[in-house]
Amino acid sequence: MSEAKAREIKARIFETAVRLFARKSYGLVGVREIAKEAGVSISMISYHFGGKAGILQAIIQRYFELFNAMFRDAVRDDDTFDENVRRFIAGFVNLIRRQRDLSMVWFSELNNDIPEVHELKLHHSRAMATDANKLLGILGLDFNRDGEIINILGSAIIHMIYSHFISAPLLSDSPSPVILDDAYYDRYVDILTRLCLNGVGSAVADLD
Amino acid sequence: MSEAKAREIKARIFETAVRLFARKSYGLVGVREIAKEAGVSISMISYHFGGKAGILQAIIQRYFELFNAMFRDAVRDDDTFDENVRRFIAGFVNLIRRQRDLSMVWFSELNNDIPEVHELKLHHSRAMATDANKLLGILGLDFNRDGEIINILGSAIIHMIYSHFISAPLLSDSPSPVILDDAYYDRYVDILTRLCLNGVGSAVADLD
Amino acid sequence: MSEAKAREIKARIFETAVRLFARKSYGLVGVREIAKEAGVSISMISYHFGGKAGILQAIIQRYFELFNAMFRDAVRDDDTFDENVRRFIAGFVNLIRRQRDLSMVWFSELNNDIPEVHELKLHHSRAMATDANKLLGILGLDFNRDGEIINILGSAIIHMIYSHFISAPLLSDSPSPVILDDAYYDRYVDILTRLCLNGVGSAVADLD
Amino acid sequence: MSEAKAREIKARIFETAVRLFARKSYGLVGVREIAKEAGVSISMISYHFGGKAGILQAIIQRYFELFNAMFRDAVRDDDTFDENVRRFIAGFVNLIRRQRDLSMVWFSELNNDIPEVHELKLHHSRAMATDANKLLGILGLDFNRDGEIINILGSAIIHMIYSHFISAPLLSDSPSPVILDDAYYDRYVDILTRLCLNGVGSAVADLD
DNA sequence: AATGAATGAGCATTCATTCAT
DNA sequence: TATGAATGAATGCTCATTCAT
Repeated sequence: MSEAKAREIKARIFETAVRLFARKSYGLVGVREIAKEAGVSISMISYHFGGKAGILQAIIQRYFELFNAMFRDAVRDDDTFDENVRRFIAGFVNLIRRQRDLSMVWFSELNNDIPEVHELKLHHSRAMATDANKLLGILGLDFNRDGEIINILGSAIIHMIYSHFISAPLLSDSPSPVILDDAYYDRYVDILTRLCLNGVGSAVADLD
Repeated sequence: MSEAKAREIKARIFETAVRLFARKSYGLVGVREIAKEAGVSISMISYHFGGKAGILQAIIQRYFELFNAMFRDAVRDDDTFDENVRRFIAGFVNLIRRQRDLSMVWFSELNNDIPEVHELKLHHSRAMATDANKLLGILGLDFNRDGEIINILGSAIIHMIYSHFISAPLLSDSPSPVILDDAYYDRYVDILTRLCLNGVGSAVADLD
Repeated sequence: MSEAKAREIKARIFETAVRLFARKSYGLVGVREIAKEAGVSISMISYHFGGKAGILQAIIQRYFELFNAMFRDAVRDDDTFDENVRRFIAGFVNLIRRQRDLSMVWFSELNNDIPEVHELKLHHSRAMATDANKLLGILGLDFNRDGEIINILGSAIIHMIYSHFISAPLLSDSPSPVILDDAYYDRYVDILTRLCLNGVGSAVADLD
Repeated sequence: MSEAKAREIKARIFETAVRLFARKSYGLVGVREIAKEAGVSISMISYHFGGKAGILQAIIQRYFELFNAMFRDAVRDDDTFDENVRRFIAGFVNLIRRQRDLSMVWFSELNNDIPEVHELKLHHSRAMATDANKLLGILGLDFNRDGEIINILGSAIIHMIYSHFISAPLLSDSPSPVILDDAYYDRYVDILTRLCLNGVGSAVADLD
């Protein structure tokens, strides 16, 4: 029965680390801080994750799993490209909303070169490129022939989706703060989908 | 004459820090490493920048200046929206290519909450939003009325442009590496411009 | 069992710091020096005392306890003022002899304004003033009425007692060094007691 | 004419150092702090005093001169012991009042073992002992015969006089703060003189 | 499974001083 | 005479990890 407690300790470390890494970046968070906030003893980190880097690996692994599950749900061979794009954007936005800190950690660490997670990031990135391949394949593109444009568009769309979640905290103390409810994210998905499919002119069409 | 040497030392610290922060993130780079790589003595960092955080502030400040200059050059009131978008994307891509590490540091630190640079980031972000306001204003948008959509589209376009520079290092050791020459970036600008203006379908139109 | 070792390490840090602070003052002693002389690793200082200032706080706290115990032993309500003064001086001299470095650290830091120990010093000083109040109360003084004279005399007597321990090291390499044995301190207590009770003339009465 | 400016800079460094050493102790004050507060450039300290220790030497030297002058004024061969004691105490109290920080620095550094000023302190202490010799000699004591008692009483009286100046800052935020005007110090001199000459009973005689 | 003590390398910063100008 | 740049050692403290219990 002590096994359940062990699992809970591991989970608490994981969640606390996700939260702190998301807010302060991997390099600026110490194991002491994680252990303290999680209410566990410091040695538990080495015990359960083999060290600080092990937590980051577990985080990226977890994000990988969630992204894949989302993608499998969203993209269907037997549907139109437009519908797939809409469902992908909606699914991705939903994933980031549900697992915001986890998603932000993954995104942040994209830029950093932490040796311990480099391989993992490569593996994940290639898998996501393959996914994008599949999505754009519906449009009639072929990775072998159009790899460049697929890479460009794939990355561009993913970053476009992320953009709000990075900018929002910076604009939160603006004079007219936006209310980030379900309705907002419905509009967000809608605007991005239009932008993807028909360009900026279409994205602002509502306003006319 | 010794003043010139001082300036050179300060510049060498700045450039080395930019390079290291870009590759390993602010939190994972120590002042020792910066000083060693720059070939100066450690105390020079506190002397010239007031501490490690001072370098980061100087970096963000510098990026701010370069971005503003680029924007002033690219966006003109007396031109069409389409041309302005194309010149903005081209100018931004060019800025990131010329000052890649500097740009990546700014982008990376967007996500982190380093107290010492928080105010600076806020100031910069608001100024960039104001810029985007101007750009989209040409399209007939008004920030007071359409602030939400301007924020969304502004962020989305900036992140879209950045996307390649974040993904490229991850895809560089792929089986068929892309040659990142001027021609590539011309195509990159072209694809993103089409995506912005007319959507994904237009972006891939060449292929047909 | 490892707990005993921990306690010993903590004690060794404490004692070494007391010795070094007494000889060189708090500000001129570094944690490295303490750790080295105590034969422990530097980090143990922060671990056990929370930092260099924590040692000083512990030192003052300890002195506080010893002084209070001495005072309770020496001063009795049911005895004459003269006897109480003699026992107080004897007890104080004895305390300083037994815990010389500890006593000197406390005395030295009286003059310095180290923020971390300011509150502690205030607390201690007030408590000692209260003690003096009690002692002089036997003489028929009342603090509310005679606070000023009690403060003056209380301080004067304490500093008088300390005076030898501050001057001695300076006179130790004089041509005719004094032998500081029990007999010497008996005479010391006697002289000071006479000085207190009957003035300088009485203090030198033996010589006639 | 620039010589006058140089002298002023040197004086400003001296005075600032005296003030800071008195409040925070020699070891906790840095040359940067002194230079900054004095409004001069750091290198001026090495230039004018040969280093931080040089300031302390100059301070002790200065105190030495003032103490000697005071003693020569106060103690007269052709007067009674009682009058000499009274004038010595009054003169000493007056010296400390006028040069409080200077006096406190000298007193504080009595306890510390700073190699650079050790010789100076020894020299000064012996000279003060010789002075006390002269004072107590009026009472019929002879240093060769009664050296021990002279040392004890000399130190005791000096520390007694200092006692108020050390305790006062600690008691300053008491519920009933004392007003430290000329009248107070007249009473202070009076009480100490009585204590010296006739003991504690005499010191409180006024109250009856 | 879990802890708290312990390590030693590393952190950013400040130290007093020197030196060319 | 006076300055500001520069040094390298030393400052107090925290780092991630290990280990005996």
